[in-house]
Amino acid sequence: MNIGEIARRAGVSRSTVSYALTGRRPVSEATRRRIQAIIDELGYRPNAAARALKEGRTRTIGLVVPPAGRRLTDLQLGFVASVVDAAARADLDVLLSPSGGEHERSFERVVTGRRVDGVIVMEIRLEDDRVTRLRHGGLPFVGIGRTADPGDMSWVDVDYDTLIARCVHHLADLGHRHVALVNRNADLVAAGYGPGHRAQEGFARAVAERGLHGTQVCCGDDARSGQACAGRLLAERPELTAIATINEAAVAGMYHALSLAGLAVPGDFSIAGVAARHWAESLHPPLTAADVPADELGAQAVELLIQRIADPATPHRHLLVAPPISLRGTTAPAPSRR
Amino acid sequence: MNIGEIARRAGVSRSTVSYALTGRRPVSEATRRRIQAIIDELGYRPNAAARALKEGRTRTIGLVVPPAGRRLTDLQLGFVASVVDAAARADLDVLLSPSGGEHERSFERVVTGRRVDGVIVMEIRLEDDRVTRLRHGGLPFVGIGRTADPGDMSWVDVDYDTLIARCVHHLADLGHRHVALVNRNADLVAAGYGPGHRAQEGFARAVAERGLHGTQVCCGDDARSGQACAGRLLAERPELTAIATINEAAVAGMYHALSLAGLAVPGDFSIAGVAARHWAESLHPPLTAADVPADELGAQAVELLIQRIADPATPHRHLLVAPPISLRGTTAPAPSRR
DNA sequence: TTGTAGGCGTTATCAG
DNA sequence: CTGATAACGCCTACAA
Repeated sequence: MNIGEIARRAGVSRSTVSYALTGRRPVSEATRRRIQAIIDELGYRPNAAARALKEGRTRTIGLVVPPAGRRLTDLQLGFVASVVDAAARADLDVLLSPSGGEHERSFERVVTGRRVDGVIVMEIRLEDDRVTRLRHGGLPFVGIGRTADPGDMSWVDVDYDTLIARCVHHLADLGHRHVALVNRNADLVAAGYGPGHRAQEGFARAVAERGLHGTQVCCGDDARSGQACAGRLLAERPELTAIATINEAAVAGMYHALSLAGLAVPGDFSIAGVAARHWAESLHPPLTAADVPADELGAQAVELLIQRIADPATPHRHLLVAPPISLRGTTAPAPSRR
Repeated sequence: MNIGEIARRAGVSRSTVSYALTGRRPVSEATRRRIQAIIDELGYRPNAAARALKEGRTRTIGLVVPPAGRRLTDLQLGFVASVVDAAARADLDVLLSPSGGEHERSFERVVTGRRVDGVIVMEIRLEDDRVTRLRHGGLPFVGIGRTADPGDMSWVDVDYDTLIARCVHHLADLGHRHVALVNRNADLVAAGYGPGHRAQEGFARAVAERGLHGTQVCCGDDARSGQACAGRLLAERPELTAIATINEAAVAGMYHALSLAGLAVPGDFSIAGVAARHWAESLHPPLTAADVPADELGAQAVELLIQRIADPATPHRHLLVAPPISLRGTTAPAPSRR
């Protein structure tokens, strides 16, 4: 079923059918109707590959996600959902590409085979060779996250540095003197995962400014690891009264470890962090946290990408968000003694 | 950068370059090497659209997911991850299409514009018009889930009927007489969501066989709703001592409601269900549940789809799994009295 | 208002 | 072993 077949049945030329479809040139009402009737009857749709070949664009964007083997956090899932949603609103399709590990070929195909008009890359590292390759390949792209030298790329990101610093200040204001930062998993941080490092910096800075005693640990991205990690912290640092964290998936486990240790949240121990709102609210108790607006960030990333595709020469744009901390009751004045 | 350019620089014809690339006809080692060197130097990759147009296939499969607005459960996320993974292993790309609601156009584009060679559809309803349209359009597809009359389509599915019945029998064996089924959200079940209905059937049958008192309720797919739902159940049915559920996302909330009511799990109250293993294990306490092998199901769905694409006339195949219930300690003998 | 013709980048058929 | 050439289905000057 192609445009020629429609033209034949309608008794017109292929170009007339094409123009009737795109409206880029006037077509008499009568023939337009006749053509439309046949199209409806046969359920014809233009072949996407042929159109892409002719127009030089695919009306598809790539979304490079962390390798499927590793579980996506609730926040990452939020990004995926909002990107797909925003793309659909702009009549763009989304091609998923797991990157890293064994999936080099997938990334290579998507990026270099002109399968997409542009790419959104998630979970950007401080030094990220996917970014290097995209730059080299000349394909428009936008990061959710940014590299160490983010001047010459477009991105949207969460200001983990500022947010974790704010958490620490908040805890310090409440009288906490011994606080810990629970980071994402060690492999990720070691690989140069931006939020992990920027959270460390913000934490160190705020701890220094307020003259606190700070500890930093990495922790697997799940409840189990959270429990083990918090248990270890409590054992090694009995003077600890508060945790700041960017590891939303581990928080439920931390709660559990605390309750096993006989510590009430927030009476005996405070926790504050950065998380997806949905997740923060569904925890028991709901977590005091800076709520990352994943919807907005995803939509903005698509917006930025659409602009770069339309005009690759346009200056790079950035969006760094630092949403306020929503108090939900997991922070309270430090206990007078333990 | 196209095949002609490579040919020009290598001093050969385009067809020779093409054959050197595909290996579909012998090429002398010398010229093959020369061509390859130039390809490597220029970073050439064949244009996917041109290839798709010529070959009549896109090397891409569509994955139709529930609308992005609604949150995916951990299990659904597992399906997405395993499908993407299995597709990447087969050198297939995955085009994501949110279906339902405002995203009709996306589904239509993917299905009818020859953008993909085949489709995997998630969250199939007993009567599902996406299935109807796919059938009508003649595009190969595989369901994760099945319709009410699943004979003439290929699918992989979880046997919720059997699994929930097993949960009930397990609870009955432990002496429970009053049990409730906590289903997925009411909208979904009302829309004919297969697992919801099949769970109801299995529950009703097992309850009847064992002469138990059963109740069924729907419950939003999140911890909050789980808490509200379990709270309501306990208030209205104080004689209740056990819950069977397919709503993994609500379980944490149920735990909370039970603990608020002063009921210990499993001492005073038992829960058993169907869930992703990862999720069941990360709950506190870990949930006794039939562990759905999302990885296997996703991989099998891709496998089935690849076969259907290769030969659309091949008979339909089905995979219905009923994994054993893993005892993790949320079920115990019914309390002698309450 | 409509038709003709050329080309997007590949692959495959037919010659050599 | 290699080259020329014709499609694949669509869009869009250029003509009429």
